Amino acid sequence: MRRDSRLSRMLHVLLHMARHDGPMTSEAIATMLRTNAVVVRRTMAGLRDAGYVRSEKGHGGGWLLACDLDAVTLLDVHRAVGGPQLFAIGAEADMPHCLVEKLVNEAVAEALGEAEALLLARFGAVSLGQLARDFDARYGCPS
Amino acid sequence: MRRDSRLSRMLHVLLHMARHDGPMTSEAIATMLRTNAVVVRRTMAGLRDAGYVRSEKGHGGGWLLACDLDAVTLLDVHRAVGGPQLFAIGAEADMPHCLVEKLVNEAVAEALGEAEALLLARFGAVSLGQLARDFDARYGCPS
DNA sequence: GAATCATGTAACATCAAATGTATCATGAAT
DNA sequence: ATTCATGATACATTTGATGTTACATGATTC
Repeated sequence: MRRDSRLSRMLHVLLHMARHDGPMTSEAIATMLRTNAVVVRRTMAGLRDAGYVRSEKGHGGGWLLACDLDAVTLLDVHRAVGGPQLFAIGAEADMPHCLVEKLVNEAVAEALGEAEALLLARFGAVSLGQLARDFDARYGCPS
Repeated sequence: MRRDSRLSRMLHVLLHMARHDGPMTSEAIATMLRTNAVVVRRTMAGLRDAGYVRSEKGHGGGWLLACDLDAVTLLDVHRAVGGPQLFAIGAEADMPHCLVEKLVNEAVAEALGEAEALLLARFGAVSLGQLARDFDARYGCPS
């Protein structure tokens, strides 16, 4: 499986939108992400459905922030892009015919579950607003 | 990407081998794992290189345990099968042209890093021997 | 020593999911 | 009416695990 970079990409876009006046076109965003405008629309559709951005057609159209950055966490964005599988490892299926397999799968799943809980908690503890402020603190804000 | 099940599969095999006298052929193991003998040889090659099992050719050949179950952890097995990528998500590459991208990637990587550390610690804290004893405790041992 | 059994290895096919691309429809601004 | 931008569909590409075929090698049995 290829590594899913939708979360990182969308965070990147959202922070740029926060520092940008007016709408950004899918083309402009695609250039930023070094990808394609269709990929951008496809991925941002999730953010739009979640109400974090909105899109406008026609002249002067594009994407606009539609949320309070402090109210949206990395976890929210993760879910908005589809909440994909976090782990690249794991048991095949959980219908083991064999008790040994069952026990092993459960042991692995338990460790994965703890790591997942920690990861989602970390994602849930960071808001876009905090990231934006981190950026300003580290690289200087124009004010 | 497809989910990597080598760790679970190898744990399954190793516990069976512990409860089994004499060598097990790749064919027998493949049947157990509902896969192919070549896949078994390919995957178990890592365990053999790590010294956890050995293989013998010819009549009466097959795979044999070659370790103390209490001395091998899930982490050891994970590494023996190649220590594959744990996460299915993450940033594209870490050569960001853009400072926003850099900050975002670092924020995501930090959370992933903590989850990875926890996961590897959990894997390192469980030995095959403990799994085997868990099995006996839960499903009854023949003694 | 010939047949058989089992592993070792190489080469290629399959699969799944993200990503990339082409195309056309739709709606808004000029 | 034209242009610009999104919306949506269909298909191609990529990547790595997994599946499969084929053949070589070594060990055992007869």
